[in-house]
Amino acid sequence: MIETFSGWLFDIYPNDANLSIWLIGDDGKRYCFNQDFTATLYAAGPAAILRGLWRWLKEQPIPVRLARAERKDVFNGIITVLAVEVLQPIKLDELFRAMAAAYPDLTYYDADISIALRHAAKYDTFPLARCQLEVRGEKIISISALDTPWDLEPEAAPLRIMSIEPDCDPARNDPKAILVSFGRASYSLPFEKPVPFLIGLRADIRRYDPDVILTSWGDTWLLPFLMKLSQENGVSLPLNRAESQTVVEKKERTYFSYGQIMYRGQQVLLRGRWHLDKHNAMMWGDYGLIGVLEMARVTRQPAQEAARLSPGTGISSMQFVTAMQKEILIPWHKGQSERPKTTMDLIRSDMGGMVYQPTVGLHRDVGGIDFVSMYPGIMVRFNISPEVPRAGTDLEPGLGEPGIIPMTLAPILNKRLALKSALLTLNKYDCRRPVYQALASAEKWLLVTCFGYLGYKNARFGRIEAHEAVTAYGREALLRAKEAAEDMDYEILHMYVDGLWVHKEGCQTPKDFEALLAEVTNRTGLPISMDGVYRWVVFLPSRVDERVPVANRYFGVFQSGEIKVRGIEARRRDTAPFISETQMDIMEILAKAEDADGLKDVLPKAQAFVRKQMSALRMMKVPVEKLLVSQKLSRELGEYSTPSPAARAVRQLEACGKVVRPGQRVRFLFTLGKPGVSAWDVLEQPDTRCIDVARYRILLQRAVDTVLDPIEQSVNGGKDCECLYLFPIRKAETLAEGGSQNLGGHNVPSNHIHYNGMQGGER
DNA sequence: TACAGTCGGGG
DNA sequence: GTGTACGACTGTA
Repeated sequence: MIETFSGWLFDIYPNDANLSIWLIGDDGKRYCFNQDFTATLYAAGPAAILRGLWRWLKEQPIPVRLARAERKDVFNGIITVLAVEVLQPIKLDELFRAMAAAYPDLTYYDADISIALRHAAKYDTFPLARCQLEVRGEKIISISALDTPWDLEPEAAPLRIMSIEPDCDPARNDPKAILVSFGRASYSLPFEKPVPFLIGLRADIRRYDPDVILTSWGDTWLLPFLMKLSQENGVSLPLNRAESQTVVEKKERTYFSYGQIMYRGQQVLLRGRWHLDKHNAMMWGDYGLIGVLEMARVTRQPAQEAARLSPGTGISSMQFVTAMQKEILIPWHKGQSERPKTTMDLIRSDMGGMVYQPTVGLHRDVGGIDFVSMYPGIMVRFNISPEVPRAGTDLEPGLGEPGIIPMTLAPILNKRLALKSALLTLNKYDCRRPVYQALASAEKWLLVTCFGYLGYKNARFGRIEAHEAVTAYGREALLRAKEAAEDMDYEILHMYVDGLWVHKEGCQTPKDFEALLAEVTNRTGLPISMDGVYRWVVFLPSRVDERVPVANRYFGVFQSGEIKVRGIEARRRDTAPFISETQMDIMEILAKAEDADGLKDVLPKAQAFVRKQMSALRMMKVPVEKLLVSQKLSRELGEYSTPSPAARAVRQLEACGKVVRPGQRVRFLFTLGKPGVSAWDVLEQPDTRCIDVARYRILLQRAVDTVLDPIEQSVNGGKDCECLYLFPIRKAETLAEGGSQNLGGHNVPSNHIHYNGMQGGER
């Protein structure tokens, strides 16, 4: 007998025979079905070796179906491959490892793609997709998704969330109890007596049966602790909803990404439930649970993974799904190797000549305008993808069908644009506003990463020519925007990669820049938007040599009163909160001025506030946590030639048995005497008398000066800016020769919002 | 003063 | 998802 179910797809993982599929039914019940599923990988190489592999596979205990097939390789076109269909998905990794070891010279494809992504590619499913299932017994006969990741307001799944956290930070203290809350219940469970504690917790998990276990430090401390306690006392805990499955523990890792060292703590993954650790989720801080769910939907990564996605994984996952659906092979090791570069490196070096030196000082009547997702927009608009042949010049679209990259990006871009325009129509207090903002931020993050991957040697779908085509058009677009602005009598104050700051006397509302935006879009074919109109903005000079402007240190206030800050102390994560908060508060006071002329009236207030903060510091009336500095450990302790303050703090931690891995942050105070720092995570009661107040005063003064010096000079000088200098600042020449083969007459059709008519979710 | 270590940026 | 840019700035010797 066949039954039909509908609901939200919750979890997919391989079991011993096939796949386990969890569904949150429309009737509120949680179902676990299974589904037959096979996973195919491909091998290419000399026919003789492939025949050897064929015979070898036939002798293996893992059942496979073998076939010859024709598939498209991104770099070599259509090739003949041996398709190896593994009938038990759980055996895929084991078989592939053995195969690659026995036949190391073959080229392998689709070998290391997770089962979840394969399922997504085959059935167009994703976490929390609305699904319809036909089921016989417990076996799924058919499954189809009823919605797509691109809907702005998906029907929310009725997730049951249980929050569990220790009563203190386990890095600093020994927790004595856990705080549990779910539904309306909220209480503390001491674990002094483990057996009653475990029995109580078990009863609650069984009773409430949460879908999501939301923890603080659950990956690094709480769940490992609970599992150990459970084992030692012989009291089982149903952390997994599928109690026969084992909890998956992933080890910590330190790795490089985007030129930075990164650390990912160990992870504890559940089956049939999700474990989400607030303190170990990369996306968590910025976007919250909504962001995690959005990441899961669009990247099609299981929610527990999506919460901890590292840069590149999300966009790579999406590319893989597109490639599988288009039957394009996914290389196991990327075929080409290029000189290593990273995203911003490429933006910087390729755009090197492009960045204007800003005109230092205070400016009024300034419009800040940005291309919207410039590089992704270019990739979609000009069909730039590793497998798509380029036309004659970089400024023409690639030839033929849309490639993997544009196909992957177009729906994200369209969704982001749709969210942005929806946001414009929502009033200030609409409850959808924060949701849409979280979604737009999540999409933005994916888009930002994608461009870097095109020029990144280890990306499977990277290709340097494609990357160069993108930057070439980026330069061209910025140049055209500059020309449009100058033709319309705006003064260019600054340009940076994909944004411009333009000034014209009396231009004080977005309307005053509308014609310019339209003209730029018209000339470039790329959507451009108003970041905002500034009441005033200050571009800062270099601290080392104040005659030199720096591209990326500025602050200002929009007409709305909103403050925009880049590059200065308040933006840095190694600035003590007391310092950044004071700097921001000063700007809040300055933002009370209606316009630049009003600054002279608020300046005394700002100065009085500074005196107040200085005296608070002198008297140590500042909460000690506000003086904490947090820095990332960049290497192993032994590798420091002159140990940084952070390294010296870590030395103290190690002395009491605590380990800090490269990529992890360490918190410390500046203290008197040697070694000048005091690690926060070893302190019981910090002694405020030891704090190096003088040092904090210097830091504070510095941050104050960054903001107030230019304002004071401008107010005292009466004029706007150039008064700082004895001679005029030379604006750097834009565009090094050769950067653009100027295709003067080349006409770009205008396309404001939609990209090549490609809509998300339509196939 | 020279050199070593850390950060932002993208949005 | 797995390899390290660049320039600005700060801290240390």
